Amino acid sequence: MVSSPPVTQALSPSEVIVSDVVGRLIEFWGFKRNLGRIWGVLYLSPEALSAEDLRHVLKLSSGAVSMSVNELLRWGIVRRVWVQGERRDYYVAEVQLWKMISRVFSEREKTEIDAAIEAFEEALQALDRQKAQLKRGPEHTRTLERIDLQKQRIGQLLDLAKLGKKLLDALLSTAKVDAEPLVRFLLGRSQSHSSVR
Amino acid sequence: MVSSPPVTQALSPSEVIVSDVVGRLIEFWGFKRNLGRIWGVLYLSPEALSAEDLRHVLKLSSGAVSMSVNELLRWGIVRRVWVQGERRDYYVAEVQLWKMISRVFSEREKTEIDAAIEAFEEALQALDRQKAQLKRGPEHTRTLERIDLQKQRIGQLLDLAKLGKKLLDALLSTAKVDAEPLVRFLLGRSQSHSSVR
DNA sequence: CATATTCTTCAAAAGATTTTGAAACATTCG
DNA sequence: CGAATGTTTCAAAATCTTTTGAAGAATATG
Repeated sequence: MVSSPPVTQALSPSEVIVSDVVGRLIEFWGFKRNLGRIWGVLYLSPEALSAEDLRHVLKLSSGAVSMSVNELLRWGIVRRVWVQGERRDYYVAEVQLWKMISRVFSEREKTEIDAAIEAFEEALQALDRQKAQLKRGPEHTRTLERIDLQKQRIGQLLDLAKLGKKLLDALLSTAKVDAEPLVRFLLGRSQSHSSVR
Repeated sequence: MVSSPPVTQALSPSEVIVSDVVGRLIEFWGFKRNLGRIWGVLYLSPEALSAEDLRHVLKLSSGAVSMSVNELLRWGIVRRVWVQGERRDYYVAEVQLWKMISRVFSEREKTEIDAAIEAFEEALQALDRQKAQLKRGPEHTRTLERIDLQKQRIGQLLDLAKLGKKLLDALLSTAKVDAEPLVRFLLGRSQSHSSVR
């Protein structure tokens, strides 16, 4: 059997815009640009697309497509689908934006923030140890002051990190149940094109 | 006059931890790591430090210090101070964390999000034009369906972006007046080391 | 089982970003 | 002014990231 021709021609203007913007946005959020571009193309496609389609449409190498798609799969941002009697794999974008975002947030940002919190706590402990050592000998006013200032400042960082964590948790648990509450709370009513789910 | 010796010895364990963590965090947020490290060292220092101090403490070249410090100044995250009778410039960290963050957010994330919103709106318009063109000739059910799907999906992206913008605005206006309200709303009460301002 | 097709891997190439350090510039002091 | 000290700039070097493409693994087909 001859390999089936790519489903896709070229991108329409809107498709180019969207995939590029999503590419940039996602790059801003610390992912590779092509992950965003691929997701964008899939998101706007009525049909599932094959790796080869993506390769043509976005002018990427086979390796790049394979690796990118797998990364997207790992993040649960794209799904693999089977197409009746086709040999190759096809892919579709996860379209539930909110679900997508919360998944990424809970893996990435949460990890990062937890690490920071731990580190700050460790730093505070280190300072306490230093302080304890110092007590035995006198005449260290200077150093003592320094230590106290640092404890205070690191304390602030710690508080901030905890605040971030709480905020994130609030967002995430919101996401789990249903997007609406917080959304509604923040938006007031604005004309929406369709509810964000 | 002989150049005054660097104020600083080596970093204490806590200082290393903090400057490294802040370095990583800030890198995660899309800045250069050294910006975070410099800020971290300044933040924990009771005295203002000179460029040379930073150079020694963090093992950076003079050029790197100069450029980094200037970038931090541009972001309003570090301030230059004059020290009585000293020739060189000295620097201190902005210690009002919340102020700092909101400044960065309102310049960076806001720009990015506004650009995305514009782009999505443009994409929607492009689709409308396409649709209008199509109307004149019949027999385009397929294409029409495609366009409508895309309008719907881009609409969701747009809504999401707008939601993000609102959230950001809420955070920022919160920041301007006083950190507490939204913070309190989200946090319930938690034990704090010192209020985050 | 031999072949055809698709997917994955990975070393090397390309590309992007960051850092260095020496030269140019600026400022202060005597 | 001229020397001394400090700062900025910027091309080149070093480093880090991403992409490529060919080789190999995996899987389906006849």
